[in-house]
Amino acid sequence: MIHRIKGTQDLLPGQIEKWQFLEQKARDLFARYGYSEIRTPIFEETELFSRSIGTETDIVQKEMYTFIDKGEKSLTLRPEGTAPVVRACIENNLFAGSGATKLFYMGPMFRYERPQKGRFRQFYQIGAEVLGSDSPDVDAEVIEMLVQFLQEVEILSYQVQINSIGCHQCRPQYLAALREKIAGILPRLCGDCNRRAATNPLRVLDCKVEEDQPYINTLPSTVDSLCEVCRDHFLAVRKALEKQEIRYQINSRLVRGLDYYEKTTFEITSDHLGAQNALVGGGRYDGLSQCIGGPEVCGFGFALGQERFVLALPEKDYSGGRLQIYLAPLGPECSEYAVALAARLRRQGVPTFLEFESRSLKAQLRQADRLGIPFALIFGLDELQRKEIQCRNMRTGSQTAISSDIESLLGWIRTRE
RNA sequence: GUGAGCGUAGCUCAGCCGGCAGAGCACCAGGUUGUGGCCCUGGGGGUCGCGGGUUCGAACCCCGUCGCUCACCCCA
Repeated sequence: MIHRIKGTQDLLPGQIEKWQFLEQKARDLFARYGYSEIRTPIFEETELFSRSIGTETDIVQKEMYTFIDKGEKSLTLRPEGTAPVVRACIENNLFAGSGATKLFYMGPMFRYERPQKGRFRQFYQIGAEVLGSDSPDVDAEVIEMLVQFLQEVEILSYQVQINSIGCHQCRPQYLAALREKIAGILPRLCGDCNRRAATNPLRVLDCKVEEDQPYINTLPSTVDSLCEVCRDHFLAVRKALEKQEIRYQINSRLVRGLDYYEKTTFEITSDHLGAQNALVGGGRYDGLSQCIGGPEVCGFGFALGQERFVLALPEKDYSGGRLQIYLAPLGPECSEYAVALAARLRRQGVPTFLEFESRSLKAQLRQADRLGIPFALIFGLDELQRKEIQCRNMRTGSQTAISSDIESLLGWIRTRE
């Protein structure tokens, strides 16, 4: 037996409806905020990701699905969506028009990680990018849109966390100061912190070990170390959010795992997700375009994890497009008529179920009941001779004989919808 | 990469101290010649993850292995 690949999943009837629901709601939302869809390839040149995400990040170091194709090119299954979108914009010159370019995408991403709750090797993201504006209003509008989205899909328990990690001007200074301070308290910190101090000092701020906290609290925070431009930008974003009455927390420990972020970063988290508590993550990436060889173009974007939204969605019936009619022919002599009747009903737009195997009436009505189909049309040779159909309302159990011409049947169905 | 838990029917799981592989749900048939839901009776279904070891005898004990899940790490 050949099994599915670790960290992938088959989305089956019964659960797929939640995915479709999210995608439909997202499309509605994006349309209202002026976003157009973009679809980029599922693989790219490896260099696109190593240059944009950062060669020292976990994603590039150990999580990419990279392979050599028959042309001896190094290709990578996309681990995230922003770099490909920016690449496509540069390549197709989408910055040419006036104003900001607003794009959204949805589809699978790939990272080689150990799967756990809310984390997969193939996972689905819905994301959007706003390119060509450095206005703090962009940052605030995107966050406001996401809060609106959460309301529309009825995820009511979440926290918005924002931070500013500075820009290419002020971040190097901050990092140097941070490194120096960490070095001073290093012997007091846990093993993880000692490791992080070398690889990613920002991560030390994120330590959860109780005994470390008094020392970590003495470290300088990102928001207190911003240059004037970054500080003004951050204040403007906060002010815009407050005007929209969006509740947020400043989390100076919020550090994103991709190198291209500058200034604003944000996350929306939920506590119903297991250890992976981020529903959405995003931020500003003003240097990304240049970093992959494009013009100087500012950007702000986010990605949300569809699997995580599905976990956080309230339990209710997401199924749409229900079957309406169950055809119950009595005996194989009637099956040819049943096939023709099913075709006629379907052509009239009536969702109709017809079992392929010949079964007893009892079994057929039981099947109609299990499938939740509201009406059954029952006919044997007697009915066909009289040009009638027994029309049964499965909910009430009432049943009447109706002339078998299509108009009469449609009339009976429609008066009962 | 590290750690823990779990693999028995389509699904959820029980199976004691090693002694004939089970239940509920689902499915099929009958009870009712052509009428669902409730009820009753019956039926089909199993490589007990896989391989080895111990034993008269292993789903059960031991070793190995594969898979899944959760957590660390990191992230959406």
